[in-house]
Amino acid sequence: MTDGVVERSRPRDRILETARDMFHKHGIKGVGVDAITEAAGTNKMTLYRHFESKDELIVECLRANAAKAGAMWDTFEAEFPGDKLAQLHAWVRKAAAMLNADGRGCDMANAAAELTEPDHPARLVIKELKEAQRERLVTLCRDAGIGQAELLADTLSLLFEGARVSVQTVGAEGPSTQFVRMAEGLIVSFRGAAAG
Amino acid sequence: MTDGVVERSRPRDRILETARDMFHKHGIKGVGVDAITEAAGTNKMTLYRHFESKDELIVECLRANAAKAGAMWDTFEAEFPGDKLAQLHAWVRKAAAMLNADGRGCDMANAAAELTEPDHPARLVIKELKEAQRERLVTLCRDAGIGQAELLADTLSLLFEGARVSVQTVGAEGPSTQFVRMAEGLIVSFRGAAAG
DNA sequence: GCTGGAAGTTACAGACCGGTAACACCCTAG
DNA sequence: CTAGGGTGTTACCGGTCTGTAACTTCCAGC
Repeated sequence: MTDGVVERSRPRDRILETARDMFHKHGIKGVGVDAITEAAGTNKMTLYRHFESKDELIVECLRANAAKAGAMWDTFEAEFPGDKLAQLHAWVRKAAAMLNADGRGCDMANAAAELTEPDHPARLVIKELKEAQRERLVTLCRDAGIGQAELLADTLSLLFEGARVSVQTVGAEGPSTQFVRMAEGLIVSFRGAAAG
Repeated sequence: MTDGVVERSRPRDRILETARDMFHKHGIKGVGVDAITEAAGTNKMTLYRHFESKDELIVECLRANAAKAGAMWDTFEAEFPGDKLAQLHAWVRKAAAMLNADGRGCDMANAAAELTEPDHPARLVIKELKEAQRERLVTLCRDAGIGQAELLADTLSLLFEGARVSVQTVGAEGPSTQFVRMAEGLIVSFRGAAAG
């Protein structure tokens, strides 16, 4: 019952939630729609009444993931209202926590690795959502008073992304253990530099 | 004929080379053994005479990739004999070049994203090979006279890994464009720090 | 209680998957 | 020339995949 999620809610929600969970754990091509609907306590016909294809289901799952990630940013603002630097450090801590959460990397990155057709609908939303995330991090860095906000945001972002794949390949005891130290060091270093 | 590689050589070599190319382009689960053998100008029976299963073929492809990557390091030594710092900068340039080579990330990272079974044979060799690569970069940093060699090597490694997935998700015009600047800045910064 | 729509059930289509069996072929070593 | 191993060919197995059709069952709103 590892892939449970059979709470009584509307079938569409159950399918979406179950699919998110199973795609995350087993990969997109590693899960069939039959397995999803069975784990969601429903059946294939119901899935195809709510989603016109597996591809559309994939896209909806990615959007749901992004929505959840977006909510995370709001918790930073709620926790440290107005203090953008504290929010940036909260982001670092949250990122580190995600590294130890499980051995699976970013769902969008994994999806991009699996769905190689250049015009696959999922690729569009992956790019869109990743760019939105970057924009948020850049804004946070800028509002925290950091000079080269874009460069810091991109560096942190690449470090985090790299740490996630590192966890996936060599495990949580590899280079990713140093992520917090790297990130904090970068923030200090960028704060020290003259604002450009 | 994009997946050609039908030069006349021994079938096993053709299969291995073709499989490497197709796994890289289309992902592991996105390519069937029939497609591989057809592109390699042979047939399924011959494949199964040389590889006991698709999984073993995958493992051999990963090992072949690692061997090619290993040869890359030798070119650094050949190009800048004894000058470890120059070799480190050569690594940075080579890494940057790989970012622009194509939109696909690291084959091992992609394989790890696709093959989610925790005891899949490929996962063992991925971990083994990634750890070997890390060891080489650490050694290079150390021999270049850098104090915190492990930390620099891990940081560079995470940055590079992150840049590869960034290319795969948002494209080559995203944060990965700053990779060289980030890496060079880090090297300078670590060289400036007191040796520990 | 009736009705209408959502959800469940069963069966199926058509394609593809990894892997195997049986047999014909070719080409080189002796 | 001949023997034998590597290779090619065809057909097949059992399973899984996405997606659909036809039908039944359930349940909430009236």
